[in-house]
Amino acid sequence: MHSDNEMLRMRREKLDTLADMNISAYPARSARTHTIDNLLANEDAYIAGEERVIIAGRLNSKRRMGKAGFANLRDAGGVIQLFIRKNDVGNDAYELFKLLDLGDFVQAEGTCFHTRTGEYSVKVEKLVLLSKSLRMLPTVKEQVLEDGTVKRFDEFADIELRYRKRYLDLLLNPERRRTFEVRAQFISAIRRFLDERGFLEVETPVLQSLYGGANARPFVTHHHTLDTDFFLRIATELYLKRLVIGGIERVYEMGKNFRNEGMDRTHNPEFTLLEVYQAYADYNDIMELTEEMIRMAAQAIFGEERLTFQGEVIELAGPWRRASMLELIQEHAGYDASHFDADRLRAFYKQHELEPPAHAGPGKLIEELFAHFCEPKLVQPTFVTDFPREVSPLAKRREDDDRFVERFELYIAGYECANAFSELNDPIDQRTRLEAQAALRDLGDLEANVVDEDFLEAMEYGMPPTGGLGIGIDRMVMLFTDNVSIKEVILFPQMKREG
RNA sequence: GGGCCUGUAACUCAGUGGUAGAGUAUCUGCCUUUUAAGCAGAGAGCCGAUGGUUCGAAUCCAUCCAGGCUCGCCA
Repeated sequence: MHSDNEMLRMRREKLDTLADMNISAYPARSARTHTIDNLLANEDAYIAGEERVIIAGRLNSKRRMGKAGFANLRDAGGVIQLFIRKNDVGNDAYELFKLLDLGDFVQAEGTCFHTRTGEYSVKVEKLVLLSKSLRMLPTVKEQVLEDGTVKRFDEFADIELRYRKRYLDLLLNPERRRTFEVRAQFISAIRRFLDERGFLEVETPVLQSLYGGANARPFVTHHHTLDTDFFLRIATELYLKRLVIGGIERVYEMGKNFRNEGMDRTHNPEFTLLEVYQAYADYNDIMELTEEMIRMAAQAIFGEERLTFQGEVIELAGPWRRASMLELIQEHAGYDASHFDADRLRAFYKQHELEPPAHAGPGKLIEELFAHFCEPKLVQPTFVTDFPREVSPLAKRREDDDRFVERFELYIAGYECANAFSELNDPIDQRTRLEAQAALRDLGDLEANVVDEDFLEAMEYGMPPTGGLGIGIDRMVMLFTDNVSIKEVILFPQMKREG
């Protein structure tokens, strides 16, 4: 009887056996002197020096033959083989070795040597149990092929299990850790870049009594003492602008935002967003900042200004292309939308058998055309400029043509990576635009902005001309790690409750 | 939300109406330089869930749950 429950029972019985042998299954201390990557990196020295080493880690595989055996031990830095002979370790330790299961943490003391077949190993003289594993790890065997690549058998590959039990994913697919290392490196490169340029990192409220700064439905939660509902922020924008008004000329926040929308390959309900504001800058300055920042991150992580995504080489060396939305629609749809006539735009939709969005004016219709015809084509980094004012309630209008605003989005590999504008700082215009959004809301657009009187009041005190930027960190990490699913770059992505 | 696909042992998967299978893992025995160790044997499953059709269902039908791809929605 070796069902799942029986497995657990058998391992619990081993705990009793260990107790009878006076062996603690969960000792408080270990005495590691060397990490495995250290041993691997200095093979010749350890073999020649016959130095005693104490390593610790998780038992990865075990091959026992009568009165001797081999096992693989893994710690954070690598795997090394242990060789254990009854003659060397004594009867009790060898009995312990026989009781060990895959997944147990052990400490091994001994010297390094080469086996008969030439494998670099530790000849164990002392073996200590550090922590007993009660649950059987999935079986993954590896074979190192002649060309050095590792062939894996019965890989732990079930996507759902990998996300729900990420610890097993990291343990059984150790190369997965690289994704999260790159994520950390990317974030720290961005911080370094902004800090060096005098930007102040701040933290603003996650719980807000009004939400704004983006078009999205919020999560709602309840504060019991105040008996009030709060919204989880959908953007940090309105608070960061208050700080610019308060005299912090360069400010940024990198943090979780929450949007109550659909989940798919590129959307997780909670995601990490960077927002940056720079007083006395406009969207052209922000384009330069963005370009330098991303290029610098690539340099820090890859040592070169390019990356490969889904087989496409993305060239990050500048300057990146800048093209207006209308220009790109002309280029990819062969259509001149500069007339801004909603009826003619709808006719073009019909001609291409596309459904125009509800409640849409010409600006929205143009933006949707862009999304449909152009976004997937923008593989190399491209700043898309001159968005219709109608779809940009927080951006400053262009002085030469007020149908447009001073705004850009950055596209790389068909993904929207950044959104930025010369921020609106005219409080009267801002009120008009927020009220227009509120009107859309009354028409049933649940993602339209609400009017934030406190924010408007702050702006009435005066806000300098300011350039602002938002970057979806998760999507950038997808690019940098060659992943097409946001779930691969978030350690614990949102999943439905198991039914 | 629509379409397509998937769900069988701890892992990876066969099995399309007639007694639930394989390899690995596990357990027992042998084996003191193995390496996807080997040899011999054993155990292990509510076939995602619930209903239905049938003498009989992992298999056919319906509904539901979970996941993937895709379309729509979505800064």
